[in-house]
Formats: sequence, structure tokens, C-alpha cells
Amino acid sequence: MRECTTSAPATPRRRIAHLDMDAFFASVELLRYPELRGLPVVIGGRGQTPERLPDGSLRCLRLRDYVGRGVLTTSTYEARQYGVFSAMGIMRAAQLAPDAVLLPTDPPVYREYSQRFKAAVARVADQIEDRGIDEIYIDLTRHPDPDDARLAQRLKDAVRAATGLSCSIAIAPNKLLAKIGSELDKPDGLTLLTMADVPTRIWPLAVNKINGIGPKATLTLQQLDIHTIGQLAHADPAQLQAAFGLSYASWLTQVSQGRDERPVTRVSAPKSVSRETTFASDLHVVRDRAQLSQILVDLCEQVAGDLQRKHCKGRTIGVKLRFEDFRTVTRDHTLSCATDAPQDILHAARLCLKRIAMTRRIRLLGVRVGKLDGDAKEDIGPTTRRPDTPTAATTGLLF
DNA sequence: TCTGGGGTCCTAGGACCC
DNA sequence: TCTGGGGTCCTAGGACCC
Repeated sequence: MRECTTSAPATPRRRIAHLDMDAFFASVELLRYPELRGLPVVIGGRGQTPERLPDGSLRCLRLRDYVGRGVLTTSTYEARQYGVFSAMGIMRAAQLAPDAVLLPTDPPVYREYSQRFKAAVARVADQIEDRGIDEIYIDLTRHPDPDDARLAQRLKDAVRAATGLSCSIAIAPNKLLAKIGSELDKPDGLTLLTMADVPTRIWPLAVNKINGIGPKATLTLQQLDIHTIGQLAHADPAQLQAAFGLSYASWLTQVSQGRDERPVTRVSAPKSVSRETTFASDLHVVRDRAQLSQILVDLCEQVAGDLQRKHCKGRTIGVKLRFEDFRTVTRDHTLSCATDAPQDILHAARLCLKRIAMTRRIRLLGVRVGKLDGDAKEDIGPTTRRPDTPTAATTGLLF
């Protein structure tokens, strides 16, 4: 008998791309300072902008000359050979690569390049999920060009033409594999993966290559003598469940087989807006009160400005405090109506701070507004009538 | 020489209501 | 009066990601 061909048309094979810019911040800086190309360059901290000398040469800070706090956000591939990577403390990086050039971060410029590469991709394929400043997922399932390799190359060419920058792309049956795949051939990579590749190309990789398995889960898995994704795929489900609970354990089993059904989602409204700052040196609640107070006011004004720019208001105001021993505490306070006014945020933030025992010096202060109501809701209620009106008793007590 | 700043999502307990 | 659930909201902390 012939095979039955009358069944419903199969859903089209999913084709999901993950596109990741190569050493994004550092690569943007190299466009500005091409003479640094080939040198170990790292981005991070609050160092100084390079200075162009009269003879045209560039004077910039070396890692060994940096004093202060902060971490690296990016390093060039040359710098990575010294073992310095993003999220590493700058002082630690200075030990490993003292001669590396250190540039301060310049977020507005990176945002500009981010918009450029995303717009270039959108002209080729418009089913895009934003995953931050330097990466996106693209659903190519219904794209007219059926040739994955040709399509991936087209996307890379479009990004380079728009920005002068290289990126790495993988096309796979789902987001999980596309994300892993885009790292396999970095930089300037092009990777195609199918489910048949899972045992040979995915299983040998370390478990933390999976998006969602972080340092804690990796450590727990190590204690179970599970190091690779393949070992995870063959692990005893009961053992995983005992270590992680049912929900996370079954997710682990799924992803270790390369299975992932998450859709590519194109729009997402922000859920919260926050600003925080780590001080150059720890501040004392009493002795440095004036300074802390000013920082709090500034943070509230910045958050309010962010909200107004995004045309949204929020009901839950939160503060975050990090003490000198790195212990972090948060408190929040929900208002009866949403606000974007700095004085409302400041008042609620002070209420939150009153509930924290100030036992040590403070390293970081942050302000967050959540429970955002999206935009367009024009002041329905009287925002002048607030539930918590500042009184002499509640203002000025803390910060 | 420790450890930035912007987010999301999950869990878990308690309050409160039906 | 006691017992019990379910549902929702609020709060705090933590893991994780870029």
C-alpha cells in the first residue's frame, strides 16, 4: 500500500534564527578608534574617554592605570586571550592584562548601532524578537527564501552594510538550539542545526551553554556528576527532580534533548523601570546623609523621566540597597494609583527605606517602579489626591 | 585588589475575600 | 462557631540574562 498522503498539511518546519553581534560594545568602539584594532581592548567602568593628541595619536587609559570599582562589559577577542571576559571585575582584569586598553562605556552610541542593525535585519525578515541591545531572534518559518544558508548570509551582509560590524547567526528548529548555535562559530559565524545534530554537536557541550542554566544550577549539576548536556539528557529524572523540583527538572530534561516550543514574540511592553548606582566608596547612613539624600532624589528623577519618555506610569515603587558586605535588600510599596511624578516616587521610596535596618555602610542604592500600566491611560483619577501624603514626620528622616 | 546596571521570571508566605 | 478551600494581591528574595 502507498503511504497515505491525505493527512492535513504538516505545519511548516520551524526555522528560527538567533543573531548575536560579535563583541558588540568593543566592536563599535573600534569603528571610532580604528588604530586600536588588533590590540587587547576592554570596555567598562567610569574611566576617561581617550584623548586625541595634537600629533593625531591617541592617548588612552591602560587597565593597569585604573583605580576604582566596576566590571568589564565587553572585551575584544584579542583581550579574551588573556582570560579577561565580560562581568569580570576591572581590578582583577588588570592583573591578567595590565596593558589592555580600557575604554569607558558609551550606551547612547551602542543604542544607535543597535537600532541600525535591527532595522537592517527587519528589511530582510520582520518577525523579530528583541533580546537586548546586541541580539535578536528571527522567525524565518514563512520567509520566501527556503535556503537557510543563503538567508543567513543575507542577514549577515545586511548587518555589515548597515553598521560595519560582524555578527554570528545560527538557524535551527527552535530558539534554544539557535541560541546555542550562534556561539559555535563565533566570531562572524554561520551555523545551521537540525534535531539530528543534537547528539553530535549539542551533547558534548557544557550544561551552562543552555540559556537558563546559570552558575547555581551548574554547581548543583556538577555535584551530581553531570557536566555535559549529553550527561544531562541521560540523567535519572528522579535524581534531577530531587535536586531541582519537578518543574525545573522536567525543563532540564526537555532542553537537554534540544526540545523547545517557545514562540518568537515580537512585542513586549516594559514591566518595570529602574535606576541604580554603585558609589565610588561606601557611604555611611548618618555621616553621608546629605550625599545619600541627593543621590536618592536624582535616582527618583531619572526613573520619573524614563517613565515619562516611555509614556507609562507605575503603581509599585521599590528601593534596593546593597551593603558593604554585598548583602542586598529590597522593599516596595504599592500606591493606589499609578504615577510618573518624581515627588510621588521619592516619597514612596522614603517610606520603603524607613523599613530597612541600616546596619552597615551602603554600597549601592536603586529605585524601581513596577506594575506599569502601559501608555495612553490619560489621568483618569485625580493624581493630586495621593494615598500617602508626605508629612513632617515621614520626610527627611532617612536620606 | 573581588563583584555594574538594566531587566525578566519564579517561588513562597501572608492578607484578604468569597 | 469552626473548618476548608480557592483566588488574587502584595511583598521579599533569588536565579538568570544581556
